[in-house]
Amino acid sequence: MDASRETTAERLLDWYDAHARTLPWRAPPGTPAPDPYRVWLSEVMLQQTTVAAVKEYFAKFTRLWPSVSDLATAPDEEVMAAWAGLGYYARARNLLACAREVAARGGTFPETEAELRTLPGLGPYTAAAVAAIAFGARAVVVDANVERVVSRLFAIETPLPASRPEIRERTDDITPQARAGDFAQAMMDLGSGICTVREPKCLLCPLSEMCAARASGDPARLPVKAPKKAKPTRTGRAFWIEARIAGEDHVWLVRRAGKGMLGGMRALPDDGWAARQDGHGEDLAQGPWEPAGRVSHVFSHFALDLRLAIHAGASPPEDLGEGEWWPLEKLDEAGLPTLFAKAARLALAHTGEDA
DNA sequence: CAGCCGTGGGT
DNA sequence: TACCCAAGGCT
Repeated sequence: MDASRETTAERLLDWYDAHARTLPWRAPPGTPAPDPYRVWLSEVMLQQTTVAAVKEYFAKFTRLWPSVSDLATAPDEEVMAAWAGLGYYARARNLLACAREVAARGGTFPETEAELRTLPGLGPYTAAAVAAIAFGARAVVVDANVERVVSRLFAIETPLPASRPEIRERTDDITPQARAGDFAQAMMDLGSGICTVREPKCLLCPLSEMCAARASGDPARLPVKAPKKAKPTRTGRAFWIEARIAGEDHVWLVRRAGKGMLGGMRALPDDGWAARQDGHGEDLAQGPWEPAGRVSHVFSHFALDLRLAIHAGASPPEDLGEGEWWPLEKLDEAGLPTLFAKAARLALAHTGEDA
């Protein structure tokens, strides 16, 4: 057959058959589809998150909760703690809500893209990906990799995000009827390893002959993106309060509100930096406080300069409100998000407990 | 529709 | 170093 007459999908799938990445949640090309639970779990974890970061969490979740019904019956705090460090914690809240909806209908995921789309945490991308990868549906899967590859293939000059409708159209055009799941994963592998943001490896690309951006000589120029906003810096305070209870050292932890920054996660008490421009500076309880240094942390839309105060009184305050005394010995099991894990390391180094 | 929502790795 | 960005979803 004349190779020049092969479709984009045929070339890409041939390349995928030879070069597909081996991933814990993926079935090799040509083998039966993996458990929908594992496909769904991995896709949610992979939202805006790198493969390298997800691997460890995927292994932990599937070990702790081998099926969607197992996950559905897990306590909220255990799941949130297991997600700690992976970021975008609304995903974990939606993950549990979704697992419980699926468990309520017998532990079976719906198989159509439209039905999947109604589940919490499944947007246009994830619903299409699960339908195609787990159930073999012909769905049009568009993620950031596909946006980049398609923008270059067709030399789409319109900047993102305005170009999304056109990208979706073009992706629909080249998505095959059969093996749409492999096609989607092939596009992601291509975008991840070949058609990269900077210095794409066009010499290794199976689609280089049909790539308009390649022909233009400067494929890395695409996709054009709208300029992004500058990140402000906020300041805030967090509080480290220890007490010796039953012969063991404990620290006072709180549970953050169910929505907003780090929603639903265990945390150190703080002065409200998340809710406004800066923290209000107030202490949650009677001092005296000893400064223990600062933690710099960058979130998605602002940077935080957090000062840590250690309670220096002989005995802990009595008006602490809602929270729990957490044993220092098990601090790594508390499920603190990264900001507060950093603050805890600072406190322990300062008090000479450990590092 | 644009802002909110984490984190770590690459350059 | 500072910046870019990743298998997005929700409001």
